Amino acid sequence: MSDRTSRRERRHARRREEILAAAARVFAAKGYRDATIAEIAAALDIADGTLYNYFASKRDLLLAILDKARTDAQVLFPLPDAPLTRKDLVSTLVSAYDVLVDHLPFMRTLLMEAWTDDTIMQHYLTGQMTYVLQPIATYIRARIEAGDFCPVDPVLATQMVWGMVLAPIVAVLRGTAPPPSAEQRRLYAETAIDVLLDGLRVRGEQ
Amino acid sequence: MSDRTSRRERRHARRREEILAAAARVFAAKGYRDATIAEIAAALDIADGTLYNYFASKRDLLLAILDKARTDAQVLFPLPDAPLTRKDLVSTLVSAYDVLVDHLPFMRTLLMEAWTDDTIMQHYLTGQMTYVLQPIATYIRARIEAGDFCPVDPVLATQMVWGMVLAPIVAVLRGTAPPPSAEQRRLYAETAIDVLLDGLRVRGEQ
Amino acid sequence: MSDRTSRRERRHARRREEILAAAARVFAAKGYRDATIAEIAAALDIADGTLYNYFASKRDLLLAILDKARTDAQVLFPLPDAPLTRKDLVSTLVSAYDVLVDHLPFMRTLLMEAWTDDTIMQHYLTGQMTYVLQPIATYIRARIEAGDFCPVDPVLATQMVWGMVLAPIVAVLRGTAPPPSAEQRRLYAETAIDVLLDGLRVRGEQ
Amino acid sequence: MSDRTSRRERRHARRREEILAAAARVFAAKGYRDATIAEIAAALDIADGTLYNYFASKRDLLLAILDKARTDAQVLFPLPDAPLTRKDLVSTLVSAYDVLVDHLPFMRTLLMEAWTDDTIMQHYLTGQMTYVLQPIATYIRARIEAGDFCPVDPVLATQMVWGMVLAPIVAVLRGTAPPPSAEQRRLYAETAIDVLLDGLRVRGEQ
DNA sequence: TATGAATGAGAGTTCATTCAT
DNA sequence: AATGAATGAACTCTCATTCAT
Repeated sequence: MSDRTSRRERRHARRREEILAAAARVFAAKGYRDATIAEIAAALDIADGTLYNYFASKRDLLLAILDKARTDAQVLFPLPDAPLTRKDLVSTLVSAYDVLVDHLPFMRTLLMEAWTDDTIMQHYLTGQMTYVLQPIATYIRARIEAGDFCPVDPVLATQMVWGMVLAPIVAVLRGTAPPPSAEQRRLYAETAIDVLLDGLRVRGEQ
Repeated sequence: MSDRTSRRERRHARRREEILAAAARVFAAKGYRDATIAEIAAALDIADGTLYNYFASKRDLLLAILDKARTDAQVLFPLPDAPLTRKDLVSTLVSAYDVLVDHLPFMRTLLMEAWTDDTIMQHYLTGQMTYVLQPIATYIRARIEAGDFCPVDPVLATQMVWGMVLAPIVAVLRGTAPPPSAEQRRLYAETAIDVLLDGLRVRGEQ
Repeated sequence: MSDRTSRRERRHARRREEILAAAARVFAAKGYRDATIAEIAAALDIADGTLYNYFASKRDLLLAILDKARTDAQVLFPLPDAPLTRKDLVSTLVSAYDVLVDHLPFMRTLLMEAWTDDTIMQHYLTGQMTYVLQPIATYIRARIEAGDFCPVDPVLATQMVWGMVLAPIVAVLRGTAPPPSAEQRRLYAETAIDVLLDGLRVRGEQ
Repeated sequence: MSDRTSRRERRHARRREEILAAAARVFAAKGYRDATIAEIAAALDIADGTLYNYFASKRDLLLAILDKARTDAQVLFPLPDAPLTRKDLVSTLVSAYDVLVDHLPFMRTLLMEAWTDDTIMQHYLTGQMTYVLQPIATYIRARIEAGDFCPVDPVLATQMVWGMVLAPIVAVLRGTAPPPSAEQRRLYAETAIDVLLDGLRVRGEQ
């Protein structure tokens, strides 16, 4: 009996995931407000009402998506301890790319809703970004104190790293460009770190 | 008579601008879809129907806002000819900041809608960004050819500049942080350019 | 002063007529409900509000049109005394055609509104039709009693005359055909009467 | 399962018909423009929104009614081949009466909208009328050529038949008189044909 | 008197949500 | 559990009417 029950539970959980994935795709494509329950149900080839056996409301569906976005990100991120080498920095960024790209509809939905809803921003996004950015900020601060780096505002510098990292995949996040290959992701990460460290100008006795 | 007419016209134009500004604020705060005509009208303390004496539809209101965002941007941007000095680059970015900050609700609305609607992106935003980014891209390409810059992909580098520039004012564009002062804007611009050129690492006997 | 006053009154009355005529045209073309005050005002090149200096409401405008339709009809109809000759019958019908065609927009508006609104039908139309049809009915009844006519229901026969008369100008009343010439009107009237009297079948020793 | 589906389908179709019938009644009584969705829904004792599960728009509802009017007419009309006897002519007209009376709200709606909208006239009505009138026109033309009939314009004569046929039931079509009994319909048809053939005047020395 | 901007009731329509089957 | 018809609140938009200028 517990067998039967747990099979049912697994089935239920699996269905929930399918619905979540489909909803994330629709939300990502049209935005939460413009997406309709009917559309999501149609994408799954189920009835509108069936959705409500898995989620209490449209808003609930959104929150589940945001939650999944956050959780998946947490699971995948390595948490490097400072101090970081260039290699560490690059691999942190590559991981961030991987997470973003592997859960694209979820991440797109999250970004979109966080843009206008500050509660969502605080609750679902800020923490995650801190995850990635904190080590970098710590690293920058340490190097400045050590005299290796110019005395810029470390918060500002960190924001700019974040900007450099996201810029090349904005089109991807918007859904108008295909996800970058593993090589491209590495290239983006390395370029961002290299620019951060040494800029574009050729070093030397010039 | 023409006096009366032109006074009326001026009054009409003024009213239109007021409505546009209020609508931009509401759209910026909630997003086009979540904003209601009733809300915009309430913000102006006029009847819902009055809006329709100035704009044919809610969509029309949006398009007028996007158009104003584009037009204002065009008017304000200097068009520097390459080659650029560091000073030119910085002042280009400062101008971009000025435009963004001075027309915040319009720019927020534009960014938001462009995110999900590619037609809007192409029509209203891509051109403007090109305006700012083209000179930078040209500059980078020229310096690479001259051997002054490392041989990075100039498109990628330009995207990253854009990312560095926008990153510090994302909270401002979202409406959760106050606009930066003139000094801050200059600091952001200089930091972005300095990082771009030389990175954070201290030169010399490193 | 009375001169000035009466000139103003004449001016006012003239304006009223112009508005009535324009409104009748618009009502005839689109129907009362689909026609808008703005449209009528535009046709006259005056402001919407100006209309309300002449008519209290849109409904009032309609009633004035209906009234004019009725009054004009009354003025123009000859009121023949029975018994009628064939010639009398024909000229009665020709007169009816003349009235309908000469006040086409007014008559179209009347017919249209009377179709759905029985109050209007009773008040503005039934009386007029009786005007034309009564003599014919009386005539038919008299001839039946005299043994000249077959013993049909005189009311039914009268209705059929009315049908025969209107049928050829339905397209005109709908506004999709040009008004018939004087010759055509006479032809219609004569044909109707001839059919009524003798039918189409050739007389003789058949 | 197909059982369940087809039951649902039948239920859906039945509901559609109910809505159509109710809408036709309301449209017939007030006219398309003056009728409201709320009114139709109230007549059915359903919510406004429910209507939209069956018809995409108010206009759609109208078009479905017009279509049904046309289709029903087509199904019921006999298609007599010329040459026609008096009996054929009469039974054609009786059929026409039957169709009109049996689908009164639909026919009323059709007539009303066709009056102002020529597209509807052409698309939904002209064809049907041709159905009834064509044989009569053909018949008249043939008899004229054979010398049996006076040389009138056959088109005009046909229009007049149509007028004679409709005249007695105009009040019915308007909804202000009850539908005629079968005997009355036959009487109307016979009277119309008799008048057409021989007129009212008693024949010579018969 | 003429104007046309302002008004707001009322229309058609959408869609998240419920619930009988 | 799955269904999808029913619901009705909420939204956009229209337009007859008013009124300050």
